[in-house]
Amino acid sequence: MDLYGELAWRGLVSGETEGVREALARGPLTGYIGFDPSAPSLHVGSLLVMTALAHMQRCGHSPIAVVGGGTGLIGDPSGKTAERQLLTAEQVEANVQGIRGQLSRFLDFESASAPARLIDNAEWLTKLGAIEFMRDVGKHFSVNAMLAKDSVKRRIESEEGITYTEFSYSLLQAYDFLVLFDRFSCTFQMGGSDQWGNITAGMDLIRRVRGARTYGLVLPLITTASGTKFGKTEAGTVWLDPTLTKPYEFYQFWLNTDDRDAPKYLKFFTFLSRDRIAELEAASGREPEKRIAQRELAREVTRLVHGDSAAAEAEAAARKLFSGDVTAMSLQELLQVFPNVPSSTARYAAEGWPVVDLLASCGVTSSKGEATRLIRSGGIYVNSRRVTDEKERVRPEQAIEGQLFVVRKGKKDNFLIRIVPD
RNA sequence: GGGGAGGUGGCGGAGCGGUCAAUCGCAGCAGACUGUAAAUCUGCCGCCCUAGUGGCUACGGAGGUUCGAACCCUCCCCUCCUCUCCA
Repeated sequence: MDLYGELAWRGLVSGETEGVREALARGPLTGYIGFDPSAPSLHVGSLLVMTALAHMQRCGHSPIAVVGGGTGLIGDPSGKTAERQLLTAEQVEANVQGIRGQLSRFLDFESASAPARLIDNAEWLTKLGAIEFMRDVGKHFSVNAMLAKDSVKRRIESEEGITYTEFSYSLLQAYDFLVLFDRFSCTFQMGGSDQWGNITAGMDLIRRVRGARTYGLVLPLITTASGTKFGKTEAGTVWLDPTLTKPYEFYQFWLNTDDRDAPKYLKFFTFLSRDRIAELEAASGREPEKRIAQRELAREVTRLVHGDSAAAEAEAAARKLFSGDVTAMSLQELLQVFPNVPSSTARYAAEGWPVVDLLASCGVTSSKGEATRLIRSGGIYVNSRRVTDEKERVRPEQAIEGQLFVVRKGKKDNFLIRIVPD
């Protein structure tokens, strides 16, 4: 299938420049997407853009993932000392490495026909001098035109205004596109819908200095049916890095998707076929309580990001922990699940631990006060038994096979606490 | 640089000498109902404890006035608006 058609039925086309469809149909081309390395890991929000890159490659085009090691350095100009900038450069470098690993699951860097590439724009941006930049890039931009861009116009009309740095940021990204055009004949750029202005700026630059036509396509902003931010849980951002967000938590995030969002997310984040998704949607409509679409979504996305075995383990862990009575499970079963689930340890104490202390010190709650509150409102379970008295003690003999507690907070957050010798 | 406005809990935004750990809205958490969904309703939503007309830390920072300050004074830091003229 051609890329445009693929993206279109999935609802991934939020905006496109003229001729994109035809250009993509005409034959393989090289396209790129930029990633911001400001965090040590990408998060589920970045997934949409990652799948877009993967679709590109699947449809025979060569994808380039550009990590913004250069643009990232000027992205946040507020109050940075020279020293911090150096640190930031190192961090960015580390982040780039992490991101490469995450992207590699989605891209094939070894493909003979359409190999993927990962490049850091610091490679050329940090070498670009101000004078050179102004002469070679700046002179091709009309401030009048820049001011007319929605993103800029909105900021200029707003209370906060816009700084010179931010105003000129799009020129740097435009320059990226030019560099990629020169080096790899890259003629296509995708990005989130917020990237529209930056993408067209690059296209304009290439047209002016090389006389070539290029194309852009932007993806929609992900929304949730209930109007909350996509990609956040109680614990914060849902990261792709398994040490930051355990595969089990990752799986749970997707499993808890709103019914109304599930079909949309299946199209966005999985590579399942149109028929398969329609089937899942229909099944969900018939028996929503079975959460068929959510289960498939969670399984697929966890597989894509963490691999088959991690996904299977996460799924198994979820099934076990939500099966009802965890005390019916053997220690061995629970220990299998252990590395996947948020967990902690408690030093053995013959006399036990006050529940509130245990909850706070193991990180189930952020303070004793919160633990007390949760118990009072009936939201804490130890080994499937609701704790009703905040003064209660949890005793080691209550542990499963003397070693493990399964603490549940609310309806869906499980923690494992293992007793270790004093 | 001159002039103006302002910095309060995750965010927005009240408060303008005591009854303020701070109205309210959003977000968040829990409970009920369910399907580990949504909506709705209820409760909670700085930290500590012996859980109370308890202790501690907080309203940009540092001092000061006062029996008492988020609220008044001084200095400092930061943010935003504005600066041809007229209105």
